[in-house]
Amino acid sequence: MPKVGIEPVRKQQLIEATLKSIEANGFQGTTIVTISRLAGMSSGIISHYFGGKQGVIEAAVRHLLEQLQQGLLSRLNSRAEITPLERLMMVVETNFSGFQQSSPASSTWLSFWGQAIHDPDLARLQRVNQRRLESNLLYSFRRLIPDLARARETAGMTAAMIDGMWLRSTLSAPQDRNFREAERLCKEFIHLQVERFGHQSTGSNNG
Amino acid sequence: MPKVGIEPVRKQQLIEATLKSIEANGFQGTTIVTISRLAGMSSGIISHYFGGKQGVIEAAVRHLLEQLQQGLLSRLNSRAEITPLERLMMVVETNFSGFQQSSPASSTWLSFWGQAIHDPDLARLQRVNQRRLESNLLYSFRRLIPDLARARETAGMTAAMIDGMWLRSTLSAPQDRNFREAERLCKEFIHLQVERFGHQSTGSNNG
Amino acid sequence: MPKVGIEPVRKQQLIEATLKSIEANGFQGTTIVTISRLAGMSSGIISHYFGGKQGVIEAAVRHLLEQLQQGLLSRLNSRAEITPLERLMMVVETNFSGFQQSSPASSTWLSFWGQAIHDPDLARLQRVNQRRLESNLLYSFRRLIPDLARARETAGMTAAMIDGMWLRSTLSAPQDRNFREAERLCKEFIHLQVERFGHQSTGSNNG
Amino acid sequence: MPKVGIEPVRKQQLIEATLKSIEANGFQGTTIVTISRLAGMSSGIISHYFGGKQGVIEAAVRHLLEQLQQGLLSRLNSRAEITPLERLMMVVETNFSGFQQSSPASSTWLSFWGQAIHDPDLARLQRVNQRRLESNLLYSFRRLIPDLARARETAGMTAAMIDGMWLRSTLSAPQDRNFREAERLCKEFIHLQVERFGHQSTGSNNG
DNA sequence: GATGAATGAGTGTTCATTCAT
DNA sequence: CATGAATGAACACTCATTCAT
Repeated sequence: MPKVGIEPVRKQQLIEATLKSIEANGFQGTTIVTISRLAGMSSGIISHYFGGKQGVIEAAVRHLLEQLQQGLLSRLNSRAEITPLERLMMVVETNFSGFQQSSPASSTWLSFWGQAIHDPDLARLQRVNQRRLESNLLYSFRRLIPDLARARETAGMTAAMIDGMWLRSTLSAPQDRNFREAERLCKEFIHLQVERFGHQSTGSNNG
Repeated sequence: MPKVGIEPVRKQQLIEATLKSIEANGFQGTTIVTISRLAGMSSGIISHYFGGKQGVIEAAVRHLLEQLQQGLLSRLNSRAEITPLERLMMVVETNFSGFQQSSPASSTWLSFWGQAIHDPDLARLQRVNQRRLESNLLYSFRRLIPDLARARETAGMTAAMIDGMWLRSTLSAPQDRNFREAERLCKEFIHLQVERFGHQSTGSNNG
Repeated sequence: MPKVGIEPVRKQQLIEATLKSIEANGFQGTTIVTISRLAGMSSGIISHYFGGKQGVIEAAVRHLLEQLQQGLLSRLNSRAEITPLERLMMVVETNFSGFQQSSPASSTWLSFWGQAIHDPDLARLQRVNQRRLESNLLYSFRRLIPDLARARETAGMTAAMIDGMWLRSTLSAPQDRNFREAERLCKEFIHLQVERFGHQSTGSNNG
Repeated sequence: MPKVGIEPVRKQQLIEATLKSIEANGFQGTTIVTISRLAGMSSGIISHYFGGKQGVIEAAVRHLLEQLQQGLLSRLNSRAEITPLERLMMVVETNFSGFQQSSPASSTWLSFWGQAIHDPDLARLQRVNQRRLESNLLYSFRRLIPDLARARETAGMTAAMIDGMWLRSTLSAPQDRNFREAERLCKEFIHLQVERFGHQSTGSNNG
């Protein structure tokens, strides 16, 4: 039994090579050869570890989704006490930081989404991700906005604004500056909504 | 002159066949054969008229973008006098109506966007579209919100929310109901912003 | 519409190239490339005309079976009046002549049979061929041997002897001399059976 | 000496696994992995013991041929005194029993034969087997049929009928009933020939 | 000895493009 | 002009073989 425990390492290397290849060559331009070459391995290794091209791609998506979730969890654990508003800020930051840090991910996400439409497995992963964001937002908004229907609406609007900001930033010019501005606007939207519909809201508040 | 002017007709038929094929078979499943068969023509005609597969796809995107613009123009021309707020509603309606009417377009857009990242020609078209939406929104918001910076921010937020709502609706379950709810929330957001930052705004305004 | 009527010609050329390739390289060694190269065409042409490798192989088998049947028919039509015994000789001659004339076929048949075991489509064709031979033999034997059960048995024995002789000749050394000797022994067997069990049989007959 | 003598055991297990795999997956579907997995060993062991896939397959053929020979020997040894006619019956029984008992062998043989045409090593084994059967038959027929040429002819016919019957039974429907009927007809053929050309033959002999 | 992870040449198939008709 | 037959490079995937352990 040679090289015990090397399997997870190589799988991880292949997943990263997959993300790099999609970043560099796009979804259509990503082949088993481009992935394996980036990983410095043979082409057969992908079928060996992931059963096929589809397998490694799904694993890569799952990896991105897990990274996103872990990013939020580590933020939440970084502080002892967190107000609902702080928590909302962290959700926003997580969703944008993921793309600032590992810039490849930015366009990769969009490639995945484009693919998800006609690929049921990817679509399922995508829907899980959507529901998770919305439920994360709603959890905090319910503590800030007494009217449940309004809290729901706001959660939906915020989720849309996060995705829309991210989408427009990615498509127009995926630069760091754009993402930071996008993050700022999302946070501002949340503040505006909480001021307007939150518990102690007295109405006007020129933030 | 028996065949004069037949070229634009055939090109249009091929563009429509391209959209139909992407709707039916997805981006990856769309080939020169699926397009030409849907158009009832030979496969060679695509290279003949559009130079290749890439060409007909770009033409199809251009067609979708023009449809979007024409949709807004015809709405604006339908009424003699239009307030800035009404105009904003029309912009929102236009962006969602395009997808309600011809449902195929919904997922087709996303396919194009996914493709656009690594296709400079598509990306350029996409950026033109983005700027047009934002500038359309800003044109109206400037007439409603005196603070220019605030008007810009609001235009950006609105554009993001439109795209984000559309994106989430398309990915989760492209049903008519979702799109109508998405449209409603976008309009609500605009109302909230105008109430908050508009000319006559005295600050608080409880719905 | 270029080159009208060229399709059947090219299909026939590909079928012959398939038989040549199986003769030369065996069943396992026959690939789309070996076939198309022998036919002087591109590799894609096989999928174009036959849907795939499986398709061209089945077409080749069908071609061999048809050749066999046509061989018998042309022999039967070559004479105005044919006695049942003459007809039996013709059946035997047909089954051996096919392999003398186009020597490649000899080992090709065996390759097909080996393949037929795990390929339902080939197996079906093979069974049709078997039944045809046996029914051809029985048709004549019934006119020569009054006892129906005996006629059936003899038809079965003759079919087995034809196949067995052919099989052993092919495997041992596919030379013309072997096939002619095999043919002679099959004919002799028929004569012996008819002498023994035929209508006017008085018993001994040193043919 | 803990591992001395383990090699022949493992080789035998691999040979049996090879036969099982061919029975289950066909010749084409049999790979080094299917064989080694059935044997509960690693894939590398086959190259280790047999030099490669080709090696284990040849060993499997040799095993089948030896089984056939051993089958006849054990039958011959089961009785003290055996008449030439009894011996012929035993030869027939041996050739069919091998396939009734271990039904897998039936289709496996044909796969081997199909392969043998383009594999010199397999072909040589096959020819040895053929000659052995014919010589076995001739040995007995010479004691029953005084005319040597006639005895030779009859041996050849019998060998062909055995192979032909087996071939047709295997291809049409490898059921036990078919093999028993095939065996019966071969025996009947021998009786007919001996009656007709045997020592005491006075010519006619109505069953 | 024995393993099985890794390789990479080879497979059947797809499909954008070309071009003789 | 328009066709669609033909091409052949590119694809995902298979699998006998190798070799470090």
